[in-house]
Amino acid sequence: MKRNTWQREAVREALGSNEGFVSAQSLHSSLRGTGSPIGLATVYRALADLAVEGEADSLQSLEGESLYRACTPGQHHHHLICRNCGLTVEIEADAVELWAKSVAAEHGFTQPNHVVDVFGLCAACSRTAGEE
Amino acid sequence: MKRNTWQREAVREALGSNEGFVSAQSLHSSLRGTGSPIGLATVYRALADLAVEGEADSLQSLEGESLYRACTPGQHHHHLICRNCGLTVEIEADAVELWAKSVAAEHGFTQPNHVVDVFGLCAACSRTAGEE
DNA sequence: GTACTATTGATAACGAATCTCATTACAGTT
DNA sequence: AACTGTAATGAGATTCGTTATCAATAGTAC
Repeated sequence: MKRNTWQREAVREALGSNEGFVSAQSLHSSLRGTGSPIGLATVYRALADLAVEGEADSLQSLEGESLYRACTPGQHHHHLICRNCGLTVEIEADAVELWAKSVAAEHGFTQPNHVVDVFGLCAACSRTAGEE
Repeated sequence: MKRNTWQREAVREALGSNEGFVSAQSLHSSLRGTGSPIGLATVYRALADLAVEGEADSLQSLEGESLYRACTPGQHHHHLICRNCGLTVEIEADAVELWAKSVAAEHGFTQPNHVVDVFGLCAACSRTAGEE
């Protein structure tokens, strides 16, 4: 049976209070920073669980680590992510969904999945970058 | 100045003789298997170089490792990849390019990049999977 | 051939993620 | 409220992909 622990709740809250994607490591250290004695392994486990349950999205950063973010559950969506500050916007893309399906079918592929993410500089970071 | 070594050439060839994406590690061991004394670090370096020069595509496997594949250079494209056997088809997707750009612009994002890959089971693997 | 230096490669170092296992504490039962 | 079974925790060890180190090697220009 699944149990409710303050640790899981702490991870859920920490995730929710964050605008962008965060790594398990940084989430752990920020929790530690607030005085919580939560363990690193527990953070990893909680994040993996949340991802499975659909309460969190995950993606691979360009450096290879997994990043997580609270998401609106039950709905397939993609992300527009600021390379600089991590700000993330959820985007829907029915057109892309259909495209992925048809491309797969065209080549005889079945059970299509897809990874679609857009990276860029958000308005604020674009402004900052332009000034230097 | 950049030099031509047999090591780089060996990596380029090994990449080209492969249909799907391969990891640096497996490329290294297959080269070693053919009697080449090439070092692991060199394989990593050569692959990184090829990726920068546009002669190779790279993506992150779900297990976190980087995979590489020879590609038709100078042209932006995406991939349709078999989850099971690694067979890869290069696909063009002008519609998706435009979509990514417009979505980014809509939210004030500049310098948009995107990651678009479709995973599935290729025709052959679909058949096999259906039989068991 | 000589000199310069980019490249190599064995190995150490690094870092993210997972595993181990004794301990803890949640959640039903009595 | 005490009891009990077991899911969950966490410190530390471990794994594994990748990168850094640095002395030795070997392209390339002259």
